[in-house]
Order: sequence, then structure tokens, then C-alpha cells
Amino acid sequence: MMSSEVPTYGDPDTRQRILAATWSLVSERGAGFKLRDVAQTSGVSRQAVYLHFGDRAGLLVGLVQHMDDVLDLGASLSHVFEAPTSSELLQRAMRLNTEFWDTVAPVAQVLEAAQHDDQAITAAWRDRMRLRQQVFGMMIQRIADNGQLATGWTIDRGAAMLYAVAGFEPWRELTRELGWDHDTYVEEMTRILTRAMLS
Amino acid sequence: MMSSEVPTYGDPDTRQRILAATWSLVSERGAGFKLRDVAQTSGVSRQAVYLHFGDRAGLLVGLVQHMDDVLDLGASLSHVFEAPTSSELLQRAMRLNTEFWDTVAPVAQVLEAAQHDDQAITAAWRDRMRLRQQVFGMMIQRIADNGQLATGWTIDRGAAMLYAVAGFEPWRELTRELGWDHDTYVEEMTRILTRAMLS
DNA sequence: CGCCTTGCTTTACGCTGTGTCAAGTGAAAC
DNA sequence: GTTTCACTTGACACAGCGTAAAGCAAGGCG
Repeated sequence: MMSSEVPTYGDPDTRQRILAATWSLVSERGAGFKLRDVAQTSGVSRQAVYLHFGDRAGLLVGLVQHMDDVLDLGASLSHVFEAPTSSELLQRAMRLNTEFWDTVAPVAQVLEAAQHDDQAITAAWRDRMRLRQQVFGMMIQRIADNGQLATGWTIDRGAAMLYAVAGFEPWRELTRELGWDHDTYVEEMTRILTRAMLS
Repeated sequence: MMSSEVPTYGDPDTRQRILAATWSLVSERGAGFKLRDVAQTSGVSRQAVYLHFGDRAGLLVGLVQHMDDVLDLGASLSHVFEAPTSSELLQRAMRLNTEFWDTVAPVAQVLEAAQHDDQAITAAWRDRMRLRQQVFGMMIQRIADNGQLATGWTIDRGAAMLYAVAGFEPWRELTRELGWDHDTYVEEMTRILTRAMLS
């Protein structure tokens, strides 16, 4: 599960500082963030950014990696999967989900935006999303193993649906636009999923 | 329900041609479309585009309007609301939904992307989304009137959830990334919604 | 000790795309 | 016959990205 060993240029510390600054600026200004500002905020010359990441797209790809490292979802996920019941599993998943999107939201927005534009960014982002699919797939599998998957669902389709419904946009609309707080999100998402998918 | 009477510059035909070209180019190239290409494709000078729409953002706002006019959702919606049963109502809604996103997808992608960037675009897009919220709200109301809203749901929260789940990103992930066809989308969305929200 | 490598900085420049400006044209309207 | 409208043409300023080249400080190494 290590980051694939792509040799990176320069001092890891500097790289970290640039990425931290990028994250911060993306959070503030969204897709409109400027490389000049990234450099300035991280206390480095503009060219250093290019030396480390090649170009704008490379920087964003680096950011995705960096978030993986910082977030360290492994631990949180194992707690989710320790849930004693299927219903509790879904609830814990939705709790983690809302916290995940809450910290990742601004970056997710920018990366989704860059989809049609840049190949490398698309690949990096879709890579993470595929991981999410797998995780949700494991949950549905667990539910099926418990003999609690509602009739009508196949594992694949149930997993796909769970993945889709737990995605970024629904979360953003419910919490940001409609004002739901985390608890409400967890409660209602758990409700819809429990009713729809558990027998 | 008429488009608010904002006086527009120039010949409506030319305006139409520019918008049609924009739609086409956005569909092909996404957010990376160039105003020079819009001008060329619509057989008009680059400046004409600025005379008609002011700037890039204005053009996109115009495009949203234009799609409203072309799509004319009123008719399709009345068919949805003529559904004899609650379950049929949801199914027809999901059928219309998948067709809607299918034609609007590329533009939706670009407009979502421009959220954090431009105020005017954000406003225009959110305006449409608010309309969707209202329509889905009416559906839940209808279901409640039929006495079929599952216990646990309030009208507001049910409407919000329906709106969120029927949004663009879930549709895109299920159909584009996971390869579901329209029928599968309609079938499974109807399944989850029926199980979750109907008594 | 001199020498090289590493990880940067500084300055400069080219390129693309947006948005603006000013003058001009052709056709219809009065 | 003049005015107005809708547009064209050509030029320009500007921002932001990406690149190139030279320099410089610190540490390793013979």
C-alpha cells in the first residue's frame, strides 16, 4: 500500500511545504489558485515548484498523493469494518464519509473540474474513486455474508449504488446547499440505505 | 415562467448560432473550449461574441438559458406527474432524469467546474438546481398525499434526499464510469427509491 | 584544499487566451 | 441622405503558464 516509488526531485521537506501551501490555497480560492501564490506561500521561488512538480497538473497529482498520506484512511476504515451489525456498518461508513468529504471537499471540487482538461489529473482522481468503489464493494459483500442484503440487489449493483449515493455531489448538495449538518447527513443517509438495501 | 426580460444585444439569430456553437464546443472539448473557436464555428467574428455576451461567463450564462429554451422540460414533466401510482411516478421521474443528464452532461460538467470561479455562472446554475429541488419536492408531496411516504421521512428531508440522489454525479458515475445503460439506471434508481421512501 | 553535485534563486523571455478599443463597412430605417 | 444597427477588422494590454540560462550556497569527496 506504499506510494509507488516514483523518484521525486529535491528536498522532501520543501516538497511537503509546497504541497501544504497548495492544499491551503486550493481550499481558499478553488481552481483559480495561482502557482505564483503557491510559491510565495510556501516560501520558495516559482521555479522551485516547476522543478518539483513539472507543471500545474503535476502539482495537483502530487496533492492527491499527499492527501492520501495525511489522511491515512486505513485506520478509520478498520473501525468501520469492526461494526457488529450491517446497519451499524452503514452508519459508521456514512459517518466516515461525511468527515472525509468535509476535509477533502475543496480539492475534490477542483479535481472534478479538471477532469475534461488534463489526463494525468483525471487518472489520479479516478484512481482514488476506484479505491472507494472497492471499499463500498467490501461493505456490500459483508452485508451479503450476513445474509442481510435485501432481495432484488446483486452485489455489484448494490455496491455501485452505494458508491454513487455516497459520492461527493450528494454530500455537497445536502450539507453545503441545503444546510444539513453531519449528524443529519449520517442519519438520513443511513435511513435511505438501511431501508433500501437491508432485509 | 418566461425568461426574465433582459434586453439582449443584436440579432437573435446570430445569438442563437453563437449559443449553438458554444453548446457543441463545450460538448466536445469541455471547459477547455476557446472563444475564438466559438466565433469561428458560428461564422462570426470573435468580437461579436463579446458584443452579445460580454465575456466568457456571460456566454455560459446565456447557454444555460438557451438549454432551458431548447429542452422545454414542461411537457416532459407533466407526463411524469400524470403517473397513476407513486411507484410509477418515481420511475417516470428517473426515466426523464437519465435522459436529461444525458443531453446536459457535458455542460453540467463545465458549469459545476466554474462554481468556485465565477459568481454569475454559479448563480445561473444554482438557479436551475433550485428548480430541480422544487420539482422533486412536488413529487414527494404527491407521494405523501397518496399516503405512501414511508414512516421516518419528513417531506423536506425526503425531497432533499431524492434531489441529491438524482443529481448529476451519481448519474455520471453509474452510467459513464460503471457502464450502466439508461434502463439499468432507471431500474436500480427506482428500486432504491421505492424501497427507501414508499410504504 | 579544490572540485563537483544538489537544490535551489534570479532574471528573462515566449506563448496562449481573455478582454478592450477604435475605426470602418454594409444594409436597412426614417 | 443621413442615421442607426449589427457586425468586422486589426491592434493592443495583460495575466498566467511554462522554459531557459546563469548564479550561488552548502555539503560530500577525492
